[in-house]
Amino acid sequence: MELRHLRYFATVADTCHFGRAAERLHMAQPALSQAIRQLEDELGAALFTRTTRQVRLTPAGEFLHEEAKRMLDSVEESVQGVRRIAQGRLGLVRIAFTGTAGFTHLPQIARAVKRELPDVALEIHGDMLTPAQCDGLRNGSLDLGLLRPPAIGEGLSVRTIEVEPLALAVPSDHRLAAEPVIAMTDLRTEPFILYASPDSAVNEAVVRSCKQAGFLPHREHDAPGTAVLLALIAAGLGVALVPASARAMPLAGVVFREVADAGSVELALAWRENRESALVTSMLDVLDGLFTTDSSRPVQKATR
Amino acid sequence: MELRHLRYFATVADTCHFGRAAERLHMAQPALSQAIRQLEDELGAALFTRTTRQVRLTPAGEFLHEEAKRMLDSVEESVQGVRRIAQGRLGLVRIAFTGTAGFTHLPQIARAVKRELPDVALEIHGDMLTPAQCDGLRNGSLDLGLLRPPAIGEGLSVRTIEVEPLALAVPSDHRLAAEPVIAMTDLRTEPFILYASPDSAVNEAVVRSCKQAGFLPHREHDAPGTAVLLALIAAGLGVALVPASARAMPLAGVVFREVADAGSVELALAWRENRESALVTSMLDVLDGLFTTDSSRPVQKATR
DNA sequence: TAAAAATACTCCATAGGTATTTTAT
DNA sequence: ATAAAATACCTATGGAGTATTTTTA
Repeated sequence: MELRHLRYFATVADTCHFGRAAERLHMAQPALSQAIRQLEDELGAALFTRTTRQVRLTPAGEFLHEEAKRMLDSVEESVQGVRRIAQGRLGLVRIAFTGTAGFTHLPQIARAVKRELPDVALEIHGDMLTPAQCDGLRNGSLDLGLLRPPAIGEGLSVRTIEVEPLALAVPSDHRLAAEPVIAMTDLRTEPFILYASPDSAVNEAVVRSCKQAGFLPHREHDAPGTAVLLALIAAGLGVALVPASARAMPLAGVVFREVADAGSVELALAWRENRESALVTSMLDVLDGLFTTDSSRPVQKATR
Repeated sequence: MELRHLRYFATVADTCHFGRAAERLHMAQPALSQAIRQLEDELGAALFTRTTRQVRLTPAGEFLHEEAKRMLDSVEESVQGVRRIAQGRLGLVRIAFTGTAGFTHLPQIARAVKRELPDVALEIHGDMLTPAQCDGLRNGSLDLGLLRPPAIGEGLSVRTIEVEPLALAVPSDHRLAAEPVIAMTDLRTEPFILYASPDSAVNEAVVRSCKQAGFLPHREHDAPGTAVLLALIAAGLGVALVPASARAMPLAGVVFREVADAGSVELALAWRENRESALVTSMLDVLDGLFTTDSSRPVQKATR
């Protein structure tokens, strides 16, 4: 038995008329009669009682009619499913975010994906540092990462989606909070709070900025993440240069200020470079529409 | 797409090896490769990532693998269903019983059907008089009836399954209750209780028996059914000749006695005579095993 | 280099077409 | 008498076979 038989049978059962059914199937009536006969032979069951004037379903035919409709629908659904999976419009994406990106970019991304790829589910892995994301991508437990280059390693593709300036975070009663313009040299004597992770891209950018201004930051405290870091600042234990997106995480007692000559850190998408998955590709398409990657517009666009 | 494609695909997906799969399908490897390629083309989706050393399912392939297994199972189930319906081993039989047959025969029949045709459901229509059953059979609302011939009419097939002698039902304090042997003539002066229905086969048999004994019964009361009839006897309002199966319905104050020269009534199966349904046929087979129809053994066999 | 999938080609089985017959109303 | 399904017969597509090539681990 083939689907052909079920398609033919369903049509004859719908019309109860071999001639009409054949027409609907764009075929000749004898071929249809033969196919139905063949099906009946294989099943060992009469499906129709036919006279030249009347075709009626037998009980077995009635049953098969229901089943055939169900099965043909099911086939059609499966085909659609396969197509959508192959086009990357159906499936699960395991996506990771660094601490700060989780606050600013995750909502945008989640919203855009829900709108443009409604059948793609996101499995969010929040607050993952860059090295952990790289590991996850490489061992296949992650599909996409929002991380801070350049310490990526082999086997991963990277696309920078944003260059964020470093902003100064100080206690609200700090002397610099009142200054109209702040330069890196103003920070020469300040106690710095840095990230605890060994090869933090932010730390590197901070140290690089300080060096360019002619000093090394006084590393007063380490924080395991941005939340703790800001809390330490609110407590008056020091200042920090953080990615501008940290502003999305307001905390009483902390003020953010621009620093004219501070450096910047990149935020990038990363994924396995081999065996490009259609899901990741379509995700990248959507995210490309969300973030402008050319250097002329380093800040994110508003959602369309 | 044809079921062939799904069968082939499922086998390749199971083995992840075209050569092995082809072997399992009793076909050559190139034909299999071609069929899978054809499926992929039609779906517009890669189902496998293949190198000469390794065949692996893509996400779309993984999805289709599940779906294909489900669908092929479903096809197999439907085929079995069709076969069993065509063999009369699956379905619903609407079966009717006359008042007394409901008590004695329904349990046996239900038990036998449950044992021999476990997937046949019975829709019981109890306490239906013969004419009502004939109507139901003719208009298609019944499939099988247990009724009392001969008033059947055209278009129905009948098979007598039992000839029941008429038994005498008398109040337990009645003079005949103590007699060792009873003959029809003993009833000449008794007040009779008969069935109310106009052409009751039992009434006819009773009247015939009385006539043969040389008298007409004194029709004292009419009862709409056996239960009421026995109640009237218990109340001392008269006597009655009832089918022996009424003994299955014992009632305090009523005694059943054999009458040597009383007549008998038939109990028969009836069904539509055209368009013999497989279900009815298989039911008749089962019931034939339950009741002996040849005249040498007019009483029912014990269940095997 | 060896195992396995893809390609090239060939063939025949059969799906489906046309012409005609049968049948029931 | 006629509509409609069945039958008879034919054709050609394409499914499956054999032989060979390509590929990568």
